[in-house]
Amino acid sequence: MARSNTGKGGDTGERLIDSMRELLWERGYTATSPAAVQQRAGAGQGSMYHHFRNKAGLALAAERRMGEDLREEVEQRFAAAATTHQRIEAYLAPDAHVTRGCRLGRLIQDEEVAGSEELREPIVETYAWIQERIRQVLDEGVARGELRADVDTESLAVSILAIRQGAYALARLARSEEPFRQAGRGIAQLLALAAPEGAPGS
Amino acid sequence: MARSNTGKGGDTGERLIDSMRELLWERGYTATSPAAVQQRAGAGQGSMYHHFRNKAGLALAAERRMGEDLREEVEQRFAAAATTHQRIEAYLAPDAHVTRGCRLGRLIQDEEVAGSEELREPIVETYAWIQERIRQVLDEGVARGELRADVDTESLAVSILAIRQGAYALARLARSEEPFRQAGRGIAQLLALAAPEGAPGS
DNA sequence: GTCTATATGATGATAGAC
DNA sequence: GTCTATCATCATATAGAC
Repeated sequence: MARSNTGKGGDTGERLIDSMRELLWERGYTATSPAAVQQRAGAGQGSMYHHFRNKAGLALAAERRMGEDLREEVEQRFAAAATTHQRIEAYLAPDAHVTRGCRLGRLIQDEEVAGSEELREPIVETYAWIQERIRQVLDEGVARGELRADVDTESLAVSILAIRQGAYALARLARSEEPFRQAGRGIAQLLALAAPEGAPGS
Repeated sequence: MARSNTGKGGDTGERLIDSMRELLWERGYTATSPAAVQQRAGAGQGSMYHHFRNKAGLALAAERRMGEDLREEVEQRFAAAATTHQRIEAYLAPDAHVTRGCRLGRLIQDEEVAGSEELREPIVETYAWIQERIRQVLDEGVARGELRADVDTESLAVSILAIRQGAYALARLARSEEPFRQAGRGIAQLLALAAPEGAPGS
C-alpha cells in the first residue's frame, strides 16, 4: 500500500521509511533517534511528525516493508535450489551483513519493541509465515521421497528457523561469518541422514 | 574471586552486582539505568560510583558472575543425563524464564555491549567454553558408539548452540515456551538418526 | 508540507558534605 | 562509605511561523 501510492520513490515519506529501515538494521529501535532518521532522510523535525504519528508509527511502516522484503528473499532462496536439502542449505546460507543480525528478527530483542503490541505484530506475522513456508518445503521433500516419511516436519521447521536466528547471534558475538557457516554445515550433515534408506541425502 | 571476598553476601558491592545481574536479564544493558540498579540494591548514587568506576564496570562484574553461573548450569545438565542424546536434549531443554531470553546471550544484541570490547569479552569467552563443552560431549558420544564416527562434531556443536540461542529468540517473539520445545524436538529426531547403523538413538 | 524554536523528562556522572 | 545536590546531554514530541 505504502509503496503503491506514488510512482516515484523520492517523496519525503518514502525517504523517511527507507532511512528508518536502514537505521533499525544498523542500531535497532531504541538506539535509533527520530533526529537520526530525519538527518539521513534529509528532512526536518516537523516533517517527520507530519507524515507519521510518532517514532513508533514510522518504525511500524519500516517493519512492514522489511517483512515483505524478507519473505521475498526466502522465496527466492527456495526457488533457486533444486532438492529439499539444497533449499534448506540455501535458507541457512549467510547474507551480506550477517554480523549485523537479522533485519527484522533482531528487533524483538529490543525492550521497547517486545513490549509493544503494535511493533511486535509484523515480526510475529512474518516469522509465522517463514516457519510455515519451511514446513511446506520439508513436506514437499517427504512427498518427493527426499526425506523419510516419519520426519516431524513441524518441529524440524522450528529448529531450522531457530538455527538461522541463533547463527545471527553467534556471528554477531564473534564478529565473523564463520559461526553462521558452521551452524549451517552442522545441520546439513544431520539432514543428509534423514534421507530415506538407501537414498543419498544430497 | 568477587564471591570469595566475604563470607556474607550482604555488603553493598555484592548487592549492586546482584541487582545489576537481575536487571540485565530483565531489561538488557542500555535499558538498565544506574538509578534503577541503585534503587533495587538499596544504595545511593554515590555509593555505586564508590564501588565501581561506572555503569560499564558494574555490568562487567555482573557479566562475569553470569558467565560462571551459566557454565555451572550447563555442566549440571550434562551431568544429570546418561546418554549423549539425553545430554543434548537436556542442554536444549527450556529453563525457568525462557521468554526473557538467555541471561548472557541476550546482551550481545545490545548495541552498547556489542560495541564495547570490555563488555563483549566475558560473553565471547563463556560461549566459546560452552561450544567446546558441547563438542566434547559429542566426541564422547562417538567414542561410546552412540554417534556415527563420521559426524563433524565441531560444526554440529555450533548448530546446537545456535538452536538454543535461536529458540530463545522465537520464544520471546511468541511469548511462549512452545517454540523452544519444538526446536529441541526437531533436532532431537535428527540426532536419533545419527546413531551408528542398527543402534537406536535413544 | 516544511522549517525553527522550545518544552519536558530521563540519563550517566560528578561534587562535596557527612 | 554513603548521602544529597547538581550538571550537561540527549531523546521524544509539540508549537507555531512560513
